[in-house]
Amino acid sequence: MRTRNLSYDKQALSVDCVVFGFDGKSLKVLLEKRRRIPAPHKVLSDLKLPGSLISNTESLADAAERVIREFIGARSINLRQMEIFSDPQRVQGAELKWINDYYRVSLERVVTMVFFALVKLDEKLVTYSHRHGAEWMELHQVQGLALDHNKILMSAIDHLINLFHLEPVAFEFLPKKFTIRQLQNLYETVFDVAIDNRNFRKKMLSLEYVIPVNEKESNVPHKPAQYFVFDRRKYEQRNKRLFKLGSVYK
Amino acid sequence: MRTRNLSYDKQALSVDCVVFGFDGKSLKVLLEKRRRIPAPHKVLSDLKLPGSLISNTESLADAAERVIREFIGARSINLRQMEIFSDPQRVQGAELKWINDYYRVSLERVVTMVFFALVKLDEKLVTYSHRHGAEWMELHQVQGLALDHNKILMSAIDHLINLFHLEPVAFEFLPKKFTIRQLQNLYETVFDVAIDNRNFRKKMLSLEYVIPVNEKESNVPHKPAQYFVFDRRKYEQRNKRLFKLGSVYK
DNA sequence: ATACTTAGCGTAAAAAATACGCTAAGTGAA
DNA sequence: TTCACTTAGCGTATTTTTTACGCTAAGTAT
Repeated sequence: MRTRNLSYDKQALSVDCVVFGFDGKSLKVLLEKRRRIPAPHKVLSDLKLPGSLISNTESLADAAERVIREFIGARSINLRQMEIFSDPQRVQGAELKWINDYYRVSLERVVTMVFFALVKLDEKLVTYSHRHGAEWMELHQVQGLALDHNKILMSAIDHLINLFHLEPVAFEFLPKKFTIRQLQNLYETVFDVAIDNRNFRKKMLSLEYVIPVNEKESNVPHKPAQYFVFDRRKYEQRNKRLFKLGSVYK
Repeated sequence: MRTRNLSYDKQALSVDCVVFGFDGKSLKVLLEKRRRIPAPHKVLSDLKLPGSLISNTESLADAAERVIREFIGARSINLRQMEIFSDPQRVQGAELKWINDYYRVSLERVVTMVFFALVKLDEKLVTYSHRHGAEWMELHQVQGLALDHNKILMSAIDHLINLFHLEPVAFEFLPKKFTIRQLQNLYETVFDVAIDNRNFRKKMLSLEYVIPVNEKESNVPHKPAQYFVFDRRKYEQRNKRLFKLGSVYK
């Protein structure tokens, strides 16, 4: 069966990016302040996930990276594909007009692939993002995003939690050297539970890929904690040796 | 930053589908025999994953379902998004020409979103697929697929295994009523391990969402086994109550 | 009757997860 | 300088889960 309605000049592909950041206390997401080009539009929300139509010569991952770099600069990121949103009616009316004005095109449909990335949030990054027209907002405070970006963000949060079950993704949120406490705060935030500190510590110390380094916190108003690093090579080696049936039947 | 090279008439979006089937013994995948329209092409492989360019009015999930239905008819399926393949050079030369001839278009680039689905394989389905130009091939025997479909299939296998870790997806491969042995065979096939029958049984019986029904096998050359059903509602209820930290730190 | 196959129950040991008591080492305030 | 406060970090006991494996049950085929 061949497909009808193949007028491809009316539809385009875009990427949107959900970049989660963790600052040691809470989870935040990177939001772009939408520019109203050429003229102010009506009732559109000003905040959106960073995104862009893709050009002919770039892969979607390249496009996503281009978009993210604009707001976070050169630091290393690990991009992941998430989900594609392809409802033919997902952008319409004023939102569609904004896209057509902004990109100087005349589309009727935009399909968007969502990527996500995790970064360590620090002061330097936050100010960089501010200077480039974006901000970091705590997850619980986000509301009223443009387009269907609320829906996309909700879905991204689910994906993030799933990912924690599949991979040691926590370390992407933390500085190279981190303390057990930082790790625990992250787990508590993501899963929204309280964890017994002594058991958590015990478990982490038993993981052969979490390695203590010869360095401690300083200038903290309590006993300074040991720093650790994550050794991805050791993690992957272990995975080859181990097949845990117990973790399989869900 | 606005994107250059926005000539959208040269690029299109397609779906490709990886449909896994389990027949009680082995895992198979649905492959479509490619039709050479209008004229025979040269060195192209004859087998490919089912797929299609999408029309203006359908969502990608609708397109994927349309494609799959052609080969499996009306039975229920649970479609999942997998991964998007967007390398600008992923289809070129003779393969690109085939697409352009087959759909009567003149594209330079095709981005494809891959979906996958799991089905219970039985005689009836296999003959249906045959009559409609497709076949079911054992995973280990697959080679030399068209386009980049080998790569896509490899990736799909990884996704399948991951999915088993996240959700009770096994039941989508089995008939409504199944035996513990069938379930075990499936796990052994997917993870390529041997499982102790007694422990596996014990574990399954302990899951409150695997429910015995008042019915047994018949005409088997050994002690007939009890049938069970999967209760998705109970599974989801349980998940709300339970948060298992132990399963979290990977 | 006997061999063969898979179903299905039980018990014991090992491993992992949880609960929780206690001390250590830093800060800043009285 | 002592005391309150905070988080680090060690240990032990209990419970839960996983694994190993012996044994019987109930069918078919010869």
